[in-house]
Amino acid sequence: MSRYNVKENEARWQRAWEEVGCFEVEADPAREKYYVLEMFPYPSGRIHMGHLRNYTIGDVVARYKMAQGFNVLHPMGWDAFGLPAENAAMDRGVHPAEWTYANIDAMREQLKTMGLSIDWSREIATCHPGYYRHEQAMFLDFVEQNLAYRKEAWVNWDPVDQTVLANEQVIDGRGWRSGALVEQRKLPQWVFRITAFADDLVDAIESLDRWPDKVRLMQRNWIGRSEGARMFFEIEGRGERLEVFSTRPDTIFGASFCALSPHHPLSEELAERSPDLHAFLKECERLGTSEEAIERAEKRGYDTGLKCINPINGERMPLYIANFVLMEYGTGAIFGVPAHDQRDLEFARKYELAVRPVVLPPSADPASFEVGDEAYVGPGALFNSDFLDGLDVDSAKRKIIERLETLGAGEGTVQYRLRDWGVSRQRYWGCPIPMVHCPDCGLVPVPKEQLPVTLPDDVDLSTPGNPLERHPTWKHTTCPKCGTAAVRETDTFDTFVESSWYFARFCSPRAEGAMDRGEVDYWLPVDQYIGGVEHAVLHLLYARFFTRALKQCGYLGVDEPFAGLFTQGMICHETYKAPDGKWLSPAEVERGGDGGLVDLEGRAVERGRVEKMSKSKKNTIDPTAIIEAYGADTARWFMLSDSPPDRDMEWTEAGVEGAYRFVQRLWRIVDEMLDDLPPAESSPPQALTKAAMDLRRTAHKAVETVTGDVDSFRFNRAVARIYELTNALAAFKPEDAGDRWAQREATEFLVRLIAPMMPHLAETLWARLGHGEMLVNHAWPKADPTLTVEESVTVAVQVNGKLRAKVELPRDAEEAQAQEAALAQPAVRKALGEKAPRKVIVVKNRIVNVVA
RNA sequence: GCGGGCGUGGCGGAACCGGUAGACGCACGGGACUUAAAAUCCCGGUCCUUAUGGAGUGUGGGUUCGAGUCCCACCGCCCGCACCA
Repeated sequence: MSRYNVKENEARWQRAWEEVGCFEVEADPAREKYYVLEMFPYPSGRIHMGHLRNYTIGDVVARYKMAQGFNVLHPMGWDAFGLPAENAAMDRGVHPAEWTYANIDAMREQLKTMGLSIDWSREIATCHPGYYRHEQAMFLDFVEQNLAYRKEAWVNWDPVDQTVLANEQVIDGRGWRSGALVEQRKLPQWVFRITAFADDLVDAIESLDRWPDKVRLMQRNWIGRSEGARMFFEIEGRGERLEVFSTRPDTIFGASFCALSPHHPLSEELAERSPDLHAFLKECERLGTSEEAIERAEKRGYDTGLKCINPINGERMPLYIANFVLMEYGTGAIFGVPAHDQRDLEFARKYELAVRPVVLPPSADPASFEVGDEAYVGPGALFNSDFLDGLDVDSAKRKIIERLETLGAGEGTVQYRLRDWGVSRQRYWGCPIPMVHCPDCGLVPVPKEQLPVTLPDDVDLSTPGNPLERHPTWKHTTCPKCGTAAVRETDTFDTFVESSWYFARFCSPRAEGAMDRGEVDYWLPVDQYIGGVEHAVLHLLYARFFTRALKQCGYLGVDEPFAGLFTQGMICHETYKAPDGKWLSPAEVERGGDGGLVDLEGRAVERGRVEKMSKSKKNTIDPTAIIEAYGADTARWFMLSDSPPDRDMEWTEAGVEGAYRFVQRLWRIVDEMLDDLPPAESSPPQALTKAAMDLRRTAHKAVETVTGDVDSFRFNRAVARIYELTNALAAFKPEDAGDRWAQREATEFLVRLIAPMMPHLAETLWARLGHGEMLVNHAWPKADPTLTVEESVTVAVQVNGKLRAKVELPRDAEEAQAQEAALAQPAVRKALGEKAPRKVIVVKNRIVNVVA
């Protein structure tokens, strides 16, 4: 029996596609475009399973849309600046540029073995001056538009990476990359004014209807827009007013205390004269932001002894310093309304402060309503609130803000959790910030015609800190304005800056300017963006900001970069532990004689949980080894089988082998029928046998369902449908010419349906079926709607909701006919016994339920 | 603590809008072919029960002629945020 030669065929088609250049595209206003983009990889040197899944999904979409006639842009590039290159330089003495470009070459080769429909003529690397020069120009435009500025700021300092991190990059008080505890330092920083678009960024989430709800919610929470009021409380005996922010100004009559953040300037001032308070502040700090501490977080406060005056009713109330008030949000001071805020309530109970309800739940009695252990945060009518009495919460908010404004005691305002994006990094391998510090003129932008400011090649990376800062000559220059000696900015950009606009550069990757307006107008936005959910906040938010900023500067015309977003799940694998407790890689484990697992020396191995692939647990699989052993089609097919693409999937050897068997099986099925098939493009015979009609129906139905499944990213279901068609085809035994014609039709459908998923096998089979032109240029199959409906249907018959029989009925049979057939069933009569049916429910083509 | 999601055979998962639960695959068992093995092909399989029949989608209630699907409460797991005033 002959077998499909995977290696030979995969290489052959990859060459053939490249020769005709079928994935190289041009803008064509006469055709509808479709832009498919997977998140571009960091060139670490090797692709991993996450890449394999990401690019398989993207390739299915790209090839499918191509078959549907779209002009498909599907580019690839490299997110090439970043720390690992500098680490490699330190560890191995290789230059970051050399290391990076070598990695790019290696990974390009690996990706090419996957058989992706990439337009490689558009390849870009962000570390190339031809790329980052435009980023520098954008920055200068941003500065001009007041979208980038410099400020002295407390920053998160990563002592291991020796760099600044954005708030978004600090996770649990640790650097997102190094994991080191982050310190607070004050540094001059370049900052992007992302908050200028805060409103629009949050409002436009509504329009991103092809994004996962989960990601939209995460973005909304991250921006954290809240409407409320700022108001001023006099502090008795001091000539100053305390500024407080609240989202519930309507509850002001229920206020029974005010509280400051431990980091509030007033707290710090008071602490100077009070050792007790000083100790309390220290204690709050020690509580820190660690998860464990917050879990035990008990509301605690320190009574300053000072009194504040409620600006609305003149009431005196105590001023506390409380551990649950954040300096970073609002004004760092609150007024507490225990009846309507859970934290305030817990605080009030502890310090025996008044709990006075001012919002009455809909059907509650004002005379008896009390708040117990739970604050009331729902809707209702105001009471105990003077001029607000009787109003609903929203009206009360409006009215109290009005009053505050006429009294000059406050105003309505909007607060965001989002803060501006600090982009300065004290790094070598990043894009230089094109600014000059002149002793006479101050900060002077590098004129655009002098761009790019390139990195020096000769750097010393042997010690931590910024190599550009200590380079002997690089930073010394002359002021572009006055010509006197000056120094360059030695900070480089956060690498999230490069990935904030690369999707736009792909539209015209070799353009003189950053982007050709005609090209970006044609191609943008990205129709389908695909990547890991780990970028749900940072990267996607930055790219959305950048797109708005670039629009404001006239680069492009869209607001949103990604019209559709799909986030894939992670790849998991079993873990293995040796007797000594060390993790073992799958390659170090084999099946022992008694069915258990043993290591290479024959010692028993403990089978661990299925976990996300990670180097630390040693449960990674190298995708290139899989492609080498089974071929790209097998790897792709298994990636798409079984698990829905947005969920985590488990990678198993048995699963890969199953996929490989399917590849061989398909080839064999086609191979065995080849000799007897009618020629390609034969016209259909006059009459077909029932068996042939059934096969046709199965095939057309498969086209219909697979199309729907691919459209909605349900690849696992599409795979199941394809298996069904394959099984039907394998079971089909043709007896006449008509049968063989139907067999060819079904086979060709099958081959075309698998084409986006297993493109090499599909091309091979297509050619063997006698077609001269490559399948890659072929349209997606179309189902004949008259063939996708069955002539007869199986209808379930229930008695009192229990299944008793099944009857075969013509499609769309009349109710009376269905009822009659159902009642005639022996099993139904038996179940009814003596009783006469009280009622019969008939749902066409589905069910008959007899109620006794 | 808040917000979101999920819970279906040995496993991954199907099940459109409330209408035959378990498609399809993996693993497993049996058989055919083979000197033998691999490969391949055929058959089987939620559980209890003797066929009949009964139970069954995390648990307990409810709505309905009918619930994996809707509602309420609870249990468990996962993700996000970190007291956001």
